[in-house]
Amino acid sequence: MKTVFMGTPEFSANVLRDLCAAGYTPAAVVTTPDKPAGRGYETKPSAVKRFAVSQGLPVYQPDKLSDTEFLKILKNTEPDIIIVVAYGKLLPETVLTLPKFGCINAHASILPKYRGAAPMQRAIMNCETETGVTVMQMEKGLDTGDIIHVLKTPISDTDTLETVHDKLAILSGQALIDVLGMLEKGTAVFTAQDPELATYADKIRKEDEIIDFSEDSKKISAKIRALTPFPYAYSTFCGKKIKVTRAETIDSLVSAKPGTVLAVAKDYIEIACGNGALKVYEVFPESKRKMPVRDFINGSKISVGDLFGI
RNA sequence: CGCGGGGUAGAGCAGCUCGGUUAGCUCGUCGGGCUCAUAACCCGGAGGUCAGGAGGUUCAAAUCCCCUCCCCGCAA
Repeated sequence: MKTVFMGTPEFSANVLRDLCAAGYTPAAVVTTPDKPAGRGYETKPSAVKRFAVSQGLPVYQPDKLSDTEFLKILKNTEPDIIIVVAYGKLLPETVLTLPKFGCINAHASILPKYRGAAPMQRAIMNCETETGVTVMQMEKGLDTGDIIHVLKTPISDTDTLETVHDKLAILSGQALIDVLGMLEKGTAVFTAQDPELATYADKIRKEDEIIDFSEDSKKISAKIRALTPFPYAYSTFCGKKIKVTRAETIDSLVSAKPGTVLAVAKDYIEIACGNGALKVYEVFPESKRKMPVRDFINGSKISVGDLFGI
């Protein structure tokens, strides 16, 4: 089976690595162009590009997939199938229909739920207890193709975006390897998605990152975990942003105004929420480094009664 | 030349605006005490060329001016 791999971030790179290890080394790798990013606008190659280059695989970075030069190259590569994992752009019809088996995509949710840009974050944020990866046959719509294979995994209340991301990257590799085997043997079964059950996972916006202490502590915890280790959920303290990078919930009856500091202990501070409280262990103050709350306490003279969120 | 914050003992910070006694605070660490005991409390100690520049200004610079290096946030 001759394959072409398309992907961009770390997630894709992990999957690509697993595919290569399983003997499905692609004939070509396609990723988005290097863009200026980060402080000082330095251009950095994508994680997929870095891996592909390290393996000596040919890499293509077309601005547009409909570019005729690129299409010619793609056609000459003669892939049997194109594997797409978090590439970052929609594929035009010409590409979708080019390979014999078309294009397949591994999506980080149990479709038809959480179609779209941020399935892992949204699933954690919504306190889902289960997630997974779906491999589907791609078609024009966004994440609407027929389902070929699904692998599931539970989400615990200590999982973060980081842990779920890593788990699903592994599952994606497995699922794709399974599917490639099925296609080779002709045993693959295609099941249409039920559009009635579809939900969308919008990308994370600025306001999604703000902690609202009037919410239930469990929701706040879920938000924090959904955005760890990037970009992190934040609140404000003394007029400055402060990200909360590690916390857990406490079930207790709290009557204090949400955001109030209820306790300052040695290694944590307790903050009142709309329902219950949040025990914060690690923070990331604006312009500073990520630090244990203990350090923050030492330097900030925070005390019981102070307010977060203002 | 995208915008902004910052580099002061092992850690987190204050001091800098309006230069001037032994550079302070919280914690850690070491020693001692109290205690049945302790991560609690009390007493005491060590530890800083204040990022770097045989720079500038000055009687005097962590504090003002100039240059370099490094770290971080935002935005992408």
